[in-house]
Amino acid sequence: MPLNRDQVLHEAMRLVDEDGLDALTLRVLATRLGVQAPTLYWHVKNKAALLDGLADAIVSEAIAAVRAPAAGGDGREWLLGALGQLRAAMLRHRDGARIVAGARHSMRRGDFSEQAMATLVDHGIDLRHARLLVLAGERYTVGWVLEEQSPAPEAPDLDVDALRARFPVVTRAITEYFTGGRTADDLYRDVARLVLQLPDET
Amino acid sequence: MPLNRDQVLHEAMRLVDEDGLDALTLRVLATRLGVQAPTLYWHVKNKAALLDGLADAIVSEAIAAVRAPAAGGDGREWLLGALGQLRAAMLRHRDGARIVAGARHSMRRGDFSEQAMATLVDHGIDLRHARLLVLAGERYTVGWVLEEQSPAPEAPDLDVDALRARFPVVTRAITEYFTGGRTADDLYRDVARLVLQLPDET
DNA sequence: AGCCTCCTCTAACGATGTTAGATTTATCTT
DNA sequence: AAGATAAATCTAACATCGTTAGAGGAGGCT
Repeated sequence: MPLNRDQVLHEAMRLVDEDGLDALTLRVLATRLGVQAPTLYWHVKNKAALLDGLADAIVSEAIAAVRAPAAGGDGREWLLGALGQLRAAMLRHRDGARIVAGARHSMRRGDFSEQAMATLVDHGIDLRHARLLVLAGERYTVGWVLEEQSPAPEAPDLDVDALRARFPVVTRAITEYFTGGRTADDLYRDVARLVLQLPDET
Repeated sequence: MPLNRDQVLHEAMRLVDEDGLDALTLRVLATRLGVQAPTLYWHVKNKAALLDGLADAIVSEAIAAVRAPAAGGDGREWLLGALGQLRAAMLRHRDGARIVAGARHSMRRGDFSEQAMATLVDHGIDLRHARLLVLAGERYTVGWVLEEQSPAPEAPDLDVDALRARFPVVTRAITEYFTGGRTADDLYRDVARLVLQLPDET
């Protein structure tokens, strides 16, 4: 049974999940598939195309996880949930946001936008406002997870005191927020509610 | 007169502006400076450090361009302007958003956040809300320009009709928005106002 | 003169994406 | 069954990249 494009993508995703995006090399991917590197070019046009495939897979997970909108609810509440699923799908895979943000041609990403906008319009939100909401929510979410997944600055060259001195307001806000028992998930949701003009929960 | 770290960064920025981030190679950068590639390692620790330096330079441009907050105005109006300057600084340089988003250690970026939050707090916005606003505004802006600068999908493999069929609501919203005479700058500002909970201008 | 720091050089290593072209393996036709 | 055609994989190599090792020149200081 010869190799398959789906198997290539599946193994590429496994490799990324285990060792990160920078470890995704055509040679090691080929080795894990019991094959030589140039063989992959039969199943995939490019490395860029391979990455596009991974992005599509991640967004597809998000799309599959969004539930149908509640009958009477507000479309924006539904969008909040959908964006949460997008974030969850990216977080589920190592460097997921980098993959999605770097994809050049991702049809699935367009599908996500289309479904979101159609749902909002269906809930009575006018076309222009729906577009603004979806654009804001999507780009905010990708930008958020991009930083959320960026490796912690391994540099201990700057101690905490120096940071407190240089960024007093920011550090104070951070400690105050998290000492209230809130988590990173809460922070994402709070900002997302703000972006979507939903009432604050706290 | 020996080479200088500032000269290295300056020439690197020029190279990026002309030919894009992917063309920034230590070898061609060295050639443009009349020097051999390994020499650069005397002035810069890494290529990553070089990129961090470029990110710092871009954000510094934005910081230098933000005007002092108006006396009686709302802090959020000021933040809108500051974010606009951040976007302008990134747009001024080719792949500017990629550079800023990819920077691992950018102190200037922290400075921007600090100044923004301090200004908001100074205008009477409470600490937690200020943090949410700044986080939302920054990550939205970077995410926005990231897509704004991503090269137009050179693929003519999908014609316009296919796109209209697959994304009817999105395409309808796009054409409707821009036939009103609005520009891409307007779109950014409209969404930014929404993110910052400012009243719609239209 | 000798020494030391700053700065640049040559030479090379290992890794990566990618291409060219031969070669095997599977499928289909007659 | 035999031969032809397509599908899938192979070997070999290229160009380029970031990076390191280590030698050496230029200039000031003791």
